Amino acid sequence: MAAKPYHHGDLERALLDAAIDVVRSDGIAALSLRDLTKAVGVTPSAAYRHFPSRDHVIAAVAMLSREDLARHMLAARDVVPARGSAQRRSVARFEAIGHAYVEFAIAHPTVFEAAFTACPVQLERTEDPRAWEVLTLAIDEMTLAGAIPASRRKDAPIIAWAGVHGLANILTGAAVPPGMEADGQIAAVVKGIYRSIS
Amino acid sequence: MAAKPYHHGDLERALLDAAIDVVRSDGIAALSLRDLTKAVGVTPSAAYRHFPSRDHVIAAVAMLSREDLARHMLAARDVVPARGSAQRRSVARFEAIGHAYVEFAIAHPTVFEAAFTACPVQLERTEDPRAWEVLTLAIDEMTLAGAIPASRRKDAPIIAWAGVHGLANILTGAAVPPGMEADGQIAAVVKGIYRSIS
DNA sequence: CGCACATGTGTACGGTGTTCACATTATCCA
DNA sequence: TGGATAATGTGAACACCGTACACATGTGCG
Repeated sequence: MAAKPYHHGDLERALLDAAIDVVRSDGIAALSLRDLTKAVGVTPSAAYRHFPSRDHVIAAVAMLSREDLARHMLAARDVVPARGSAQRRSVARFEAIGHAYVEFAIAHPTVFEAAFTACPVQLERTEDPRAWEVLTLAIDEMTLAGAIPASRRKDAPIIAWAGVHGLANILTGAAVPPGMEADGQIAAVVKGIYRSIS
Repeated sequence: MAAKPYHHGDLERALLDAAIDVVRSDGIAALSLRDLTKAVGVTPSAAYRHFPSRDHVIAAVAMLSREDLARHMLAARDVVPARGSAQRRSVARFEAIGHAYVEFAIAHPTVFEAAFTACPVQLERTEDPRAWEVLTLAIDEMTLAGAIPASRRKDAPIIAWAGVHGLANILTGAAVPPGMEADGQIAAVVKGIYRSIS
């Protein structure tokens, strides 16, 4: 019943939640340990009981953001209707994933930026959904369904990822090309990717 | 003859040169106004006579880095031999540009990062070589030479840029896909781009 | 109960961007 | 030519940041 117990309970989780809030509203660059700890109601030094440095909390929110993106891709894939041939359906699922990738970046640019920020510190991999695996899985589906030739299967993942990742970066970044709206470009790139691997 | 004249002469240029050095060796995140001014032999406040804020010098080196990239692309394009049909040559020039884009990013990752860093401040456009225009120019060449159908000309630039830009980001970033070496991936993506627009 | 351990506090240090009054030099006009 | 005026650099100060370290406080286990 003490309004402020000395021990917080789950400071690590609370700090990460606060960090995600900051990223959502002001971007990863605005993330400050002092702000985070103040928002949680704790002293700056307290954070160091859970993260060795600011870079480690950045790396943690980057990983959470990548999981967020991967979940969006999976959700978009699983929502495509089951009608049509297995071949057409595998392509529709693949294209849904590509659209979701870019649309996530447009809808949440700061989160997307945080997801692929160059983090000076590396976290050990966890077993979470990753964009790369979602993409390769969809490509395997297409290969099995006969939508793309087996000979292209090897290079397809990097081609696909480069396309959607590049478009997402371009559309959310400072260097937007002149005179085009996003929707048409997403469709153009996703269709282009499929054409180049089929 | 005074060893240290009160006025520097061209502080703006000197600061930008120092900034580029820092970016080359330690990346854009390590750029500090105090370091820059110290390297040039001047007081921190002096920088504010030439740049309104640190963000503006970051924006300036970003623009210089983009010009650097564009120059590399042009150089690679202009070095492809003139033999063969105009059609084959236009494709070779296009592919040389794509390779140069990604190879520049690999050779100078910190400069590439700086080039497309999300700068909180926007500079008015100058008339310098830009990657986007180099790419579209090469695509126009291919269209005229009959290497790609005119119907694909409209979507080709965004497809091409997304592909090389995405691959460059992936290969220089933290999220490298497992078990592949860069060279093969560059060739795969550039070939894939050409297939998707031809 | 008592002791070890985990967790949060307080204070301090060096570094940062930025501001502002002031000193110095260059430029241009009467 | 000389003196006002604008351009440029200085110095000290402010608020903020990440981080370290000694210390206080609570938790859980023998």
